Amino acid sequence: MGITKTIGFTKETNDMAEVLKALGHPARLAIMQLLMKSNSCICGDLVEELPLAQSTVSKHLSELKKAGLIKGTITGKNLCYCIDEVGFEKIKYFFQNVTKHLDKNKTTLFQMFFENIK
Amino acid sequence: MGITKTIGFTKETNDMAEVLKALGHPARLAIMQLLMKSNSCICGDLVEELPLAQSTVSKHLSELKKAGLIKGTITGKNLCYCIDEVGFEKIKYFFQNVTKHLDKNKTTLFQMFFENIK
DNA sequence: TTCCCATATCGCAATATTACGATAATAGTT
DNA sequence: AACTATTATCGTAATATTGCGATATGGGAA
Repeated sequence: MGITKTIGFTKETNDMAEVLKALGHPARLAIMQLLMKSNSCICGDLVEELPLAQSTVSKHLSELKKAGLIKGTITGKNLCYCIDEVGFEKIKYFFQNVTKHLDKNKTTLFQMFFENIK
Repeated sequence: MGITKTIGFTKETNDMAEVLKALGHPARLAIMQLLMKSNSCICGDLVEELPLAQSTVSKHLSELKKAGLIKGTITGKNLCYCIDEVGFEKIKYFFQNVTKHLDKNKTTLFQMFFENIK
């Protein structure tokens, strides 16, 4: 088949899966990391930083945009990309559940993890 | 092509992407949520909870195992699955970076997100 | 307008993913 | 040993994903 079943799962689960799937690719993750490193938006030099053709980078950017993880705005002559909060909103619920699970099970490794988060 | 390029990215990025990719499917996400909800390991009734054939569930379980997100142990006569910390260890770095980014940019939505985490 | 630059889209080929039924393998039970 | 229940694997068909080159598109600059 190749088609992902979505019926029988909650909307939250499906939405969340979509965001995580968007993050689940080295190039897209690298893009997110580059956007995080730079204070302001990155304007186009992403192609130079990544080991991929321009058309491929462009496609990955549009997928991140579709998932609500980044925003692209035109400022004068440059197109600028920066992180969008919408996508992260979606996975909030999942990580809340992770936390609950940890609280119940007191897994130290996990707690270390969240300590680092803050 | 269909093949994901990994050369040119750091090992951390590639590892992380693999874990996030494993989570980026409704069925696998639902499995993780079911495992989190139950205090102990879930023993086999996963197939009944999911709208998928037994063979499909089994494959998803093996992919989660491969990603280090779950562990399967044989206890007496039943095979029990529970959450493994290894996978989450891998995405720790990514979320640390998210935090740094937030600290710098003071995005309130994001901060709400991490408040909920604790 | 014409040229140039940056980005997006198209078309394609190769490969991966998803799902299912059928079958195997494994372990406990009778 | 034979039977049963549970989980894994195989074979498969359909579809999705990835990546690239080529081409289009849109906005400044000349």
